[in-house]
Amino acid sequence: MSPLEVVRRQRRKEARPAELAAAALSLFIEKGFAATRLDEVAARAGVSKGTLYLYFDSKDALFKAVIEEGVVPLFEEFEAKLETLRDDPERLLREILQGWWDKVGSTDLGGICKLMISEAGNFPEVARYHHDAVIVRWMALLGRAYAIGVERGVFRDMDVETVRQLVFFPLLMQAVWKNSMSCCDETRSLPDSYFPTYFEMIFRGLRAAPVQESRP
Amino acid sequence: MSPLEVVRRQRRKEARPAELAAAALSLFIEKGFAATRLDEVAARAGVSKGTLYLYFDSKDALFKAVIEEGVVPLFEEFEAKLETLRDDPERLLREILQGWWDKVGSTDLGGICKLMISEAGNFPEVARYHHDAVIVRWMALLGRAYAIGVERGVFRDMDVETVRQLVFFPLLMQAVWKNSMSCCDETRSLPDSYFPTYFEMIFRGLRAAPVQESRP
DNA sequence: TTAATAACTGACTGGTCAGTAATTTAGTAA
DNA sequence: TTACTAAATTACTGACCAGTCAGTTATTAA
Repeated sequence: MSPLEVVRRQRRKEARPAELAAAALSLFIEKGFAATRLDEVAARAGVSKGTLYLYFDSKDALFKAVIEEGVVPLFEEFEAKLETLRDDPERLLREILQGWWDKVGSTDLGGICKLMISEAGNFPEVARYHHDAVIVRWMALLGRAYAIGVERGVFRDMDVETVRQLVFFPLLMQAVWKNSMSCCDETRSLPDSYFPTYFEMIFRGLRAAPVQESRP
Repeated sequence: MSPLEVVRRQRRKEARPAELAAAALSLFIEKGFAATRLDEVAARAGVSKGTLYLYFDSKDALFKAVIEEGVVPLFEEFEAKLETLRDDPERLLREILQGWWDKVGSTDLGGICKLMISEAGNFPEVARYHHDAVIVRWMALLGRAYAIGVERGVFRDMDVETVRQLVFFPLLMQAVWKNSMSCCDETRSLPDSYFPTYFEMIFRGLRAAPVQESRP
């Protein structure tokens, strides 16, 4: 009838898995794993449920794929900074944290954090994989950036575990919040002053010497 | 047969609702709302599913009850502090934050945070209720404690919204983490140095004057 | 054009679980 | 003891949905 009708039954073998994974990710975040219907995932990806099963063995396999693909090797980039910015620990930490927000926290990948927190109990093995492959690695990176600062006498020497949590959790929580409470909290976009204030707070807490009030 | 068998079919009308709500809360946190079976909730509370329906109209009603009862009026206590500690803003903030951890974050109530984050998308009206009745109120309290410090010249003047997030999110995330990633992160108990380090970091960031290096 | 293949579809099935109703038993008062 | 009431249980039903499969259509090779 309608000549402008969307083309049905395209054959696009290559694109399907990524499209299905993206659809699944967004629905898992919105509704949770258990409450997400595979018919819905398929519909959002523009295919039928049967097609979904051509690419993924089961609902669990789909979940696993969504998490594991989202892990992307962003780490190389971050870890490279460790080498190039060894001489300026404060800038190193700032760029790592800002980088995480720009590349993960503020993007779709940020939703994976919320998803993993929600579903860890139901997928212990996926949670463990994600924990070892992402969380531990990321926290180690933060810890090393901080340790470099301590070595150089730029940062005070405190409990590493505690420090990296205090530094990172505000950003992480921000990402989680964004993907769950958006219905309540209107227009969850950060004010321009957010990062300046954030870094000012963090670094005042970390710096070994009190801020110079430049009195010559 | 077994003479020591647990007594079946006790009549304990008064205790049932609280026991069922507690069982439901723990299961909702572990498995999520959708993945939790009412038979299981009933079993954990030591009754049958039919009994559950004597006290709660539906699964949704059970969820709502769990959230709303958990809201408890802890606020009176916290808000009272605002009056009694007006003269020492730093101590005021410290006691409010420590109080939240002792009374909420480290207890079962902390699980409600994780639960609400996970299920907000599926229960917008409950999420809104919780947002207005708990989150907004709590954040306002924190904001006022900070504002008092600014008025007195003890704290630097920054964006209130940003500051209260930076101050509170580490604790909140800690509570959420505890209730989801416990399977991976072994023995999630905070080191003794956690709160001293936390407060030291926070207050260095907030204080208007640099730390006195006591040079007479 | 036609035949062969591979991507895709959607109706169907079997198991699961929220919610119900008939029945049993505990507690109580006469 | 007995009769009564209400708490609790058990067996059931109907909707829903993960996963399957027989059939359909797009694409390519001959």
